[in-house]
Amino acid sequence: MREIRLHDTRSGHVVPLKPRDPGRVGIYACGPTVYSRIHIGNARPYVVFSLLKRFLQHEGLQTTLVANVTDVNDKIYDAAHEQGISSGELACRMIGHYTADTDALGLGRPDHEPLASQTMGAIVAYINDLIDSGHAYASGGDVFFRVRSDPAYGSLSHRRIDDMDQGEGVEGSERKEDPLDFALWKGRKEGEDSWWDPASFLTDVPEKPVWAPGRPGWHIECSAMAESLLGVGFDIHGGGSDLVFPHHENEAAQTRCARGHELAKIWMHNGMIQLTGEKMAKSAGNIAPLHEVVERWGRDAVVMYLIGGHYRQPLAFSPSELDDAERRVYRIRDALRRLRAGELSPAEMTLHKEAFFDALADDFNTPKALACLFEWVRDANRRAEEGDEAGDGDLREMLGVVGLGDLDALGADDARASDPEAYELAQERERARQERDFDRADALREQIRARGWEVRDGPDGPDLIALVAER
RNA sequence: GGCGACGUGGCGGAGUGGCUACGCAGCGGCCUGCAAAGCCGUCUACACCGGUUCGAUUCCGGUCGUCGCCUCCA
Repeated sequence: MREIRLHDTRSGHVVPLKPRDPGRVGIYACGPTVYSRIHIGNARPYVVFSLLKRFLQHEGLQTTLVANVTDVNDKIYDAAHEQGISSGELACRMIGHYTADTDALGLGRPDHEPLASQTMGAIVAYINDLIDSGHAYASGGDVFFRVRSDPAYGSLSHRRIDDMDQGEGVEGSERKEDPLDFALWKGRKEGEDSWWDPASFLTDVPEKPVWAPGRPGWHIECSAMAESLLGVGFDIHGGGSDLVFPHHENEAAQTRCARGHELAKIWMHNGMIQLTGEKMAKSAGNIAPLHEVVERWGRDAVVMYLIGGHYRQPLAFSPSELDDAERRVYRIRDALRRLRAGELSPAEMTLHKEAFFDALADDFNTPKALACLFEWVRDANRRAEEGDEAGDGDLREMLGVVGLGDLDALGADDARASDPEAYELAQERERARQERDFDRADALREQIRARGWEVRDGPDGPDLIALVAER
């Protein structure tokens, strides 16, 4: 079996994946905060970790993927207030969109998709544990984490406490012992329409909690959701690189202090999608909504686009990049029609496939793997040219792991059935060709093209291939 | 200002101390009635300046530039 190596943000190195439980891997990937529809940037971690799971399973590791949904958060209160609806309703609506938008990627669902609002008991208990162990304190109805009580604080994001901005002027700062402390719990404020009472969850605690009804902070939600489903010390914790600090730093600190263990062994972070050189962010208003991108280019092109760059690097976004991805998909589908479906590939071509999986094992290098896949394709095309059609087994195996296993061979949807008129025109054109009436044949080809089909004359007569949509 | 990352050919994007990444686009050729697709070839690539080295795009130092984070943005 291959040694699988992944980049770990904490150590700063590519390290071997050594599962906590032999043969089993647990992944927790931070999902979206549901206050609006997600954009292509939000789709990146979803795709990266879904595909990583596929690869690990291909390598014989039983893999559990948890992708949470943050449905209790300041941004949701704000956005709901603006829209004049309740925060619960907004979150519910956006969860529906999120599910539909990611379903459209055709990669299946994560194994678990916990909601903060449904993990409240674990969250409250967690906070209580942190108070009991002296790492947190209640103040004015809020609860804060005592950052300086964790000697390892900053070790994930490689920051020294004393270098940090002191958070002056931030809401709640007058209730903090130290400006660095962050909220584990926020007492309900005027206008907030959903809240929870900690006392209702701490029924076995003798005294009433000294903190007020309200809602949890973002970081503790994730610590609690991750631990409830994967336990502490699970294998991979992932998310966007913009979450390294403070979100993941704080998650790590909470778990370390409450449990005496690291939350995760490897911290993986994906780079940002960039629009015109800048990070795509809702706050910047430079968004490409996922559902629009998928609708325009199709999920195949979107997945191809995302695996075209290494997950850790920033990736440029523009319509022409998606067009480019669409052409790559087209090349593969074109190759597929020259292959024998469902048959094993020649042994001499296996080295490309091995290189493909080796690239994935080396810090999930999808662009390098893709290069290997295209070398396989060229090799196969070369053979087809010599009349030696290869089996598609290797190619299907590679495609399956990167979420493109369902690609159809080009021309598979027979024009004869889907567009009989185009088929008729093609027959007519072939007769004209036989009569060497090439002007007429060319005119007919234009007519067929106008119907969305490309005519390819081969040794066995013409084929009709659906055109890539013109833009 | 602090921390981190990065600057590769028209575009995207891997990688390496000396050997074609790969894809898209362009150009030439083979094939074709002409095309398309495919195949073959091709296109002044490694920000700049020093250093280490037989040799650096790859290592080290500096300069310039870009990006991310710095309390809740994937």
